[in-house]
Amino acid sequence: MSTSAKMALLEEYVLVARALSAPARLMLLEQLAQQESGVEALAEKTELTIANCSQHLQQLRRAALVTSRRDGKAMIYRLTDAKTLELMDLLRVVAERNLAQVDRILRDLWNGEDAPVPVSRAELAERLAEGSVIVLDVRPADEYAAAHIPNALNTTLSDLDQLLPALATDVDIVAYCRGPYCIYAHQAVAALRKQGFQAHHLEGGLPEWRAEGRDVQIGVT
Amino acid sequence: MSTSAKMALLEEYVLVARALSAPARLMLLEQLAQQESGVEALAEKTELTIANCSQHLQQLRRAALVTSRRDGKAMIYRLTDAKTLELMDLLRVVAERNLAQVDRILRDLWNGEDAPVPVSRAELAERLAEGSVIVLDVRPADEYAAAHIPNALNTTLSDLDQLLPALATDVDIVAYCRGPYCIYAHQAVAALRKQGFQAHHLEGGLPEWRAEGRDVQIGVT
DNA sequence: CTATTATTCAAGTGATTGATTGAATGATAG
DNA sequence: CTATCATTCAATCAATCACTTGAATAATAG
Repeated sequence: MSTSAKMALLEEYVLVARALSAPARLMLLEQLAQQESGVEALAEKTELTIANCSQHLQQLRRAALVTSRRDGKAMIYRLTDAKTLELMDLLRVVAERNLAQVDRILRDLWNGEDAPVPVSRAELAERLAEGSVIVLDVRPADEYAAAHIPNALNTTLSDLDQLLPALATDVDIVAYCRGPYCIYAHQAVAALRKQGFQAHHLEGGLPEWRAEGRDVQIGVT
Repeated sequence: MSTSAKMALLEEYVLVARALSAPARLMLLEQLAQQESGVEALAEKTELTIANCSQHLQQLRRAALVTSRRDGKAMIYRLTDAKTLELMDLLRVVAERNLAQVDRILRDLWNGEDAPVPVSRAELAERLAEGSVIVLDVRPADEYAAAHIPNALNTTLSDLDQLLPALATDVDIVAYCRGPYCIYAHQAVAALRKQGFQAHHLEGGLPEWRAEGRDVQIGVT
C-alpha cells in the first residue's frame, strides 16, 4: 500500500475517533442509543444550544456514526447501526477498566516528586525469606482472604493511619495491590513516605505474583 | 448518577478516543501490534522525531492503550492487552465501512452547489409504473445480475459516458446503488447533471428497496 | 405567496493539540 | 564518580476545535 493511500486510510480512522472524542458527542450518542430523536429534543437532554447540538450531530454524521432523515420540519437522527453501539461499548469498557485500575491519579501522584522504584517480585521473595521487609496488601479484605503474599498485612487506604504506629520506621515496606494498573499500592506508598517510612510498591500485583508460581497464603492470618 | 460523576466518566471515554484520533498514534499502535518496541525503533518506522514519538507514546499510555517497561537504557512499549487491539479493529471496521460506502467525496461533492433532492422509494415506484422515469443502477454488474429494480439500466461510473447518448434529456433519471451511504449514485447524478440531464438519486439503495417488499428483477435484461 | 418553525450555516473568540527545539533525567559502562 | 546514551520534559508556535451569535435555508400552515 502506498504511503499516501495509507495516510488516507488513517485519516479515515481518525475521523471516526475524533467524532468520539468530545463529551458532548458521547452524550448525544448515548441519547440516540435510547431512541432516535430530533435536534431540539437532543439539545434539551444534553443542555446544549440548538446550533451547537446541530454541529455536533453533523460531525457524528460525517463519521457515519449516526444518520438523519427528514420528518416534516424536523430532522430525525439515529445511530447508523449496531457497529456504532459496539464501538461505544468497547470504548466504555476500555475506559472504565482504566478508571477502576489505572486511574489518572497515579499519573499525577508522583508528578514532580521523586518517583518510587518498584520492587521486583524476585527481590521481594528474597527479602521475604530473610525477613527484612514488611509486606502490605492494600486490597479489600475479601480479596486478601482469598489469597495474599505470605505474612502480608492487610489494610485499606482509609485504615492505613491506624496501622502506622505498629510499623517499624527502620524496615522497608513493600505495598502491593491488584495489578500493574491498580492505584492502591501507589497511594499507600505515597502516604507512607509522607510519614517518613521507607516504602516501595511491588512490580505488578498479586495475579502476577501467582502467575510466577510463587507462594501465597490463603485465609486470614 | 450525578452530573459531575457522569461528566468525569465521559471525560474518561474521551481520553481514550482522543488517544486514537491522531494518525501518528495509530501508526504507533499498528507497529506495536506487530511487536513491542523501543522509542527509537518506533520513531524510525513511523518517521517521527524521537521527542515527538515519545510524546505520542505517553498519550497512548495515559489512555492505557499501551504500557511501558524499562529494559536497561531502553524504554520498551507494548499494547496493554487484547482490548486495545479489539478497539483498533473495530475502529478500522467502522471507518472502512464508511470508506467503501459513504466516502467523504459525497460530503464534498455538492459542496456549495444545489444539492440534489433524493427521490423516495414510493415516488420512484409510482413513476416507474407510469413509465415517466429512467432508472440507473450504478453498481457492479454482478450485483446488478443478482437483483435490480425492474427495467433499471446498469452502468458503472466509468462507463457512464458511453451510455449518455442513449438517454433522453427530457426524462428524469433516478440513480441508485448499494445503500444510503454508497457514493456511486451521487457521483452518477453529479456527472449527469453536468451534462444537462434531470438526475436524482434514490433514497437508500437496493437493500432498502427490497426490505420494503418492492419488486426486483433477477438476472440480465 | 407569506409567515412560521426547525435546522443549518458562517464568522469570531478562546482553548487545546501537535511538532520542533534544546535542556534535563535515568540507567549503565568505564 | 563521570561520561554516555536513550528517553523525557519544557517552552514555543502554528493549526485546529468547541462554543457563541446572528443570519440563511428548508418544509409546512395559512
